[in-house]
Formats: sequence, C-alpha cells, structure tokens
Amino acid sequence: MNTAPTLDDVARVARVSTATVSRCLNMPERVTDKTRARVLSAVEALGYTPNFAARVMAARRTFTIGAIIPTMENAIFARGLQAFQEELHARGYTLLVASSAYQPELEQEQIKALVARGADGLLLIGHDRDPAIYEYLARQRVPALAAWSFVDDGAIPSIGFSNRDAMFELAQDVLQSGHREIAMISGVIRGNDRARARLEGVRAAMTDHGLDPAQLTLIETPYEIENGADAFATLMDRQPRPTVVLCGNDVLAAGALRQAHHLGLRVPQDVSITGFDDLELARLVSPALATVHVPHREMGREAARMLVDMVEGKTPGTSVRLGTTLHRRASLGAVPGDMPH
Amino acid sequence: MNTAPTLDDVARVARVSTATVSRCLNMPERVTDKTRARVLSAVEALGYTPNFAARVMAARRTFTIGAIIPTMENAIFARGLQAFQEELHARGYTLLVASSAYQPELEQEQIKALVARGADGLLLIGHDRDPAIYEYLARQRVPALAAWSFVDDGAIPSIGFSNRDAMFELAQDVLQSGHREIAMISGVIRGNDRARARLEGVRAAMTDHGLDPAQLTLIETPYEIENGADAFATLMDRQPRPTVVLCGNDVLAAGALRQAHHLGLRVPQDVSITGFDDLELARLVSPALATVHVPHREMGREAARMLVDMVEGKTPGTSVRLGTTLHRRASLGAVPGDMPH
DNA sequence: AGGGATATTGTAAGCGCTTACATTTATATT
DNA sequence: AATATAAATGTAAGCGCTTACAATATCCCT
Repeated sequence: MNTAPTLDDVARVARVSTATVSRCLNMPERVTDKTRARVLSAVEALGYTPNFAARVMAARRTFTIGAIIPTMENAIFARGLQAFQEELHARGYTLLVASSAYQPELEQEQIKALVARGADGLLLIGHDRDPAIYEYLARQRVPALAAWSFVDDGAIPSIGFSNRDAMFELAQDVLQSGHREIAMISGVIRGNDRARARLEGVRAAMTDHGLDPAQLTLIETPYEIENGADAFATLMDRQPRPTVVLCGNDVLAAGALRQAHHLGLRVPQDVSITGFDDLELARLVSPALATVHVPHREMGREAARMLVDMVEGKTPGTSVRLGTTLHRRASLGAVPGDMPH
Repeated sequence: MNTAPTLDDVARVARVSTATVSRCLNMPERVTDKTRARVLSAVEALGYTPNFAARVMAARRTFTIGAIIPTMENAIFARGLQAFQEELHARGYTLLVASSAYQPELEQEQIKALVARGADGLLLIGHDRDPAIYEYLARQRVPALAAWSFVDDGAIPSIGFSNRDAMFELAQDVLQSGHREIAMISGVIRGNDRARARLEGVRAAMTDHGLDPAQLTLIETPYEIENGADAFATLMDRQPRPTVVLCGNDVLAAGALRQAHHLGLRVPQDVSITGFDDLELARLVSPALATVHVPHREMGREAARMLVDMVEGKTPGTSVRLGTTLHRRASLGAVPGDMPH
C-alpha cells in the first residue's frame, strides 16, 4: 500500500459511486442497509479515514472549535477548559487548544493559525486585544466568544464574571477587618484586562474607605510562583511593612505564602495573604488561601453552549455574567498588633 | 463583502496569476521585488488569509504537530508540553493539543481527529494502546513519538525515562530507611504503562529487600487530589497501619498530605508520604514532598526536535532515555517509633 | 546585435471530498 | 396493471490552493 486510501478507493471496492460512500458516512439514514453494510465493510477492509482537509474544503464546516489560552503552565484555565471540552464533545465538536504565553502578538498568530485551520468558532480569554483582530474574525465569519471576563459591550460577547467587582468585594473585606497598609502583587497588565480590572477593584475599595489609591504598593509580575515569592520578599522590606498582600491570583499567592514561611513570618499573625481563582492549590497550602471563588466549570460549560449556538447560527451571542463568591480562609486575618475588641 | 477573499481575488487585484500569488507567499525569493510588493499590497488591501484546508490539500503538508495528553486538569504535562511547544514554534510548526481524559477510547478518537486534520506528526504519552492504532498511524504515514516513558522496542520511538527504575530507586531509599509497612496509592493502571511501571518499581524494591510484594497494600485511583485524600484515609484505617505511603504522583501525594493534616497526623513523624514528578506543587505544600524529579522541559524540547526530524524524513526516530533524580524532602522520614542508632 | 542561459510568470491539472441535480429503482394508490 | 410519489443512487461541478510544465522576459556573452 503506497498511500492512504481515498473515497474513490472505497467506492470502487464497494461498487457504488463516491456520492453514496459520502452519504454512508455523513447521512447514514439516507442509504439502504444493504449498501451501507457493503460500504462500511469496504471502509473497514481498506482502513479508510476521511481526509479532513478535503472534507472541510468541500463542506466548509469542520466541527472543531479552537481555544487560545494564555498559558497551560499552571492550572488557571484547566478546569474551565476541561468543562468546555466535555460540553463540546457532547455536542459533536472537537476542541483544539493553543497557548499564547500571555503575549498579544503570539495570540494573534495563534488566532490566525486556528482560523486558517478551519475552526468553526473561537474561545478567547478576556477582551483586551488589537481591534484589527476582531475585524479579521468578522471578515472571516468566525464567531468568537470571550471568557474569564464579563463585558457587555465588547467587540465579541463574553461569558464570565466581573473581575473588578470580585476583587472589590475581597478588598472591602480586607479593609473592613482593619488593614490599612495594603500591598498588591498583580499579574502583568498589558494585554490582560482581567489583571487590570482586579487592580481597579482594589483601588476602588480603597477610595471607598477614604484611602488614596495612589498609596497602594504595587508590584506587577507574570503569574508564576517564583515571581510571587520574589515580589513578596521585596514587599516585606518596605517601610511601613504591609499588613496584607493581595495577590492577583492564587499562583502568585502561593509563591508569596511560601516566601512568608521562608522568611519566618507567620500567616496570618504577622501578615495576611489573599489570592484569586480558588484553584485546587488554594486549599492545598497551609494556611489555606482566602480567595475569590470563580465558577470555572460552569463558565466552561456555558461558553461551549453559547459558542456552538453561535456557530450554528442560532444566536449572534449574548453576554452572560456569572457570580463569584468570597472564600474566607485562614490566610487572611486581623491586623497584626490590633487588640481584639 | 460577502465572503473571505481567495487567492483568485488577490491575483485579480494584483493583476498576476494565482501561481505568482502563491509563490509570493511561499517562496518570496522566486518573485521580483516589484510584483511581490504589488501582490502583498493586494493581500493587505483585501485582508486575505490563505485557506488552510485548501493549502493542506494541495501541498499535503500542514506544519502542525498534534499532541494528545491524558489530562489538562493538573500540571503533570504542562511544563513539558510548554517546552515542546516552544521548540516547535522555533522550528516553524504549530502545536495543537487534545486531551484524552485517561480514556483509551477517547484517545483513539483524538488521534484520528488530529490525523484527519492533517497533523504532520503526533506526540503521545506512553506506549500502552491498542496495536491497531499503531497500524493506523503507519498506514496514514504519520510519524508518532511517545514521551513520559522510555521503551526501546516499542511500536514507536520514545523520549522519556524509566518509570520503573525511578520508582525503584525511591522505594529502595524508603526501605533502606527502615520502613516495612508500606502502602501505595497508584494511578489507574489500565492504559497507563507509566503507572504500571511505577508499581512494578515498588514491588521490585520490596523483593530486593526480602519482602513479599504481594504484601503491598495498594489502592488504585485516578490522579486527583480528592482521590489521594480518600485513599489515604482508607489506608490509615488499616491494621497494621502503614508507616509510609508511596504515591503514584505528586497530585495524589498532595491529597494524601492534606488528609494527613486533616486527620491530625504529623508528616513525617507519624507517617511518611512520597510523590512522583516533582511538580511545583511538591515544594508548595508543607512539609515539602519527597519525590522523583523528572526533566520535563528537557523531555519536551528533545521530543520536539526528534519529532520534527521524523516528520521531515531525517530520521525514522530513535528512543532517548533521560535520567531522573531523587529529591529527598521533609515528607519522608524515619520509621515512627524507631530509636535513632 | 544576436543567441543561449537564466530568471520570472502563466496555464492548467489535480488534491479528496460534498452536494445540487439528474436518473433509476422501489413503494403506494387507484 | 398503470400511474404517481418517494427513496436511493449516480453524475459532475466545484471548494481554494500548489506545482509541473510551458511560455516569456531578462541578462550576459562574444
């Protein structure tokens, strides 16, 4: 055998036309049981698999959905993506994932790669990107949906939550428990509206409590454990020393926490630390991380449903806002030195 | 604009033939600067992107590599895959990832999906699968490479390490420190040669120390934190109680460790726990996990190089064995109650 | 300036499939 | 049994690109 068998080969072996073979494979009910059996056994005998590129070209549908996530390195998107994939599978679609490493340029490249490969629809994370890419998607007629973020007037519909409000709520909680020396370790803002919104949430809460948001001690660093640890060490050298460190996500918080142990600081007696996302990690470290719980699985599932409906032309897509909940855990405590009332 | 522009449109606007446009895009040096400029500006003006399916069909190459990993839910494959992707990108290939959820049937489906979508080569995890799928790959002429496992006479070449030897070494260490009541929480064996090999490693070490491997208390469960926790609780109810619990990977170990805290057991004073993989998680929990360090990044990088060479016909592929190293950390201690010598 | 070598461009034949439309065959109706 | 209808199958025209081969244009010699 010199090359993979084609539809023609199957047709010849089964002694039917190529159209019939095609129907057998795509609309089996439109074909007699007898011929179907004949065709299928020919398929079997030859070990035939359809050539996807040819099929795509002829049918102009691929039943594949692409997702571009900023990173696979940590678990931030894992759970949501898993749910997304499960729901897609249930609806007969295949998921292909690419990673942008948090680089807007790479993301553009990946979007084009996925579109060029015929993705029927695209899941993107957040909204922050060059408008040109939205024009491109519109022109290519590829529906896209943003997740992990909610914006009701974006270029594309979104399924997510308000990062700002969620962080605002957490920061409120922190401020209400008396903390005034606040520091934040944020993810990189460029190209990341979620990170930016979380920062804004903190600032808004400060304003709300009569504090000057410009006073916020801020370190911006990529979402990695080591970076969280390094940033935390830097913060602990500042005077006055922060009594609480709000982290842009659980990964940074885990790094901060590890560093605290390393520095011999007790959490939360000496300093409080909070996270965001409620990854599994948050309950694994000790003390467990106070954090914002995000409905990852629900978000993934809903996104799959919406995107498939968009692809199938049932809706132009509407934005859905999901809620988040505060999870108060041991890493957040009272202000050190404060007397209990 | 009613539909995406095609090569024909570009050719018309640039007043050249389609062949010339194609050359401009694929072998720019074979075209005059002047015509190239004309073509490129037409491309720009129309917002043209090549139709990948058509290109694939005509050229019979996609420059995409597929990877099917058992799970994206936890970080087991994340780091290696990231390195794999980086190296591929450097060589001009795009990576598409699919997940099999540790289900052999789903894996087959995904392999076919990726092949049908024109993947030039495939990265698979481990060796344990229906031989029919290897025949399929051979017939479709799609080179495949196995990673996270080393077998020098497998159906496809592999880049990895010996899970058996690595676990053997760890178990030896455990036995040498005096433990005799040993339990293991293993991942699911079916379709997972890595898990099986790790179990064998433990048994071999027991035999080596004059113990009956049949005495090993074993729980087999999917790689999830909750499962590790549940299994650990079960094990702690056994009589005699194990003095050490070897876990199939760090995820299970993290669950076990959390459960130990929950049960009020001190690690390692009351019971020792070990992991496998040396995920970031291993150093995040306290006490830090004694585990086997796997050269994930190196493995990913090497796999990318080898697979690309295979795809480009430079080699039929040769297996490469990488080493692992034992990382002794605080979660592994002496046998409870033992007097120091 | 003429002739061959070389670089550039054009022509057109597929790549393997789907699907509108045409044709044949089976089934129902009177 | 003859006709109307419906079901099954076949025919053939693309889908948008690459590339072998043919046709031109350009260049370098003598």
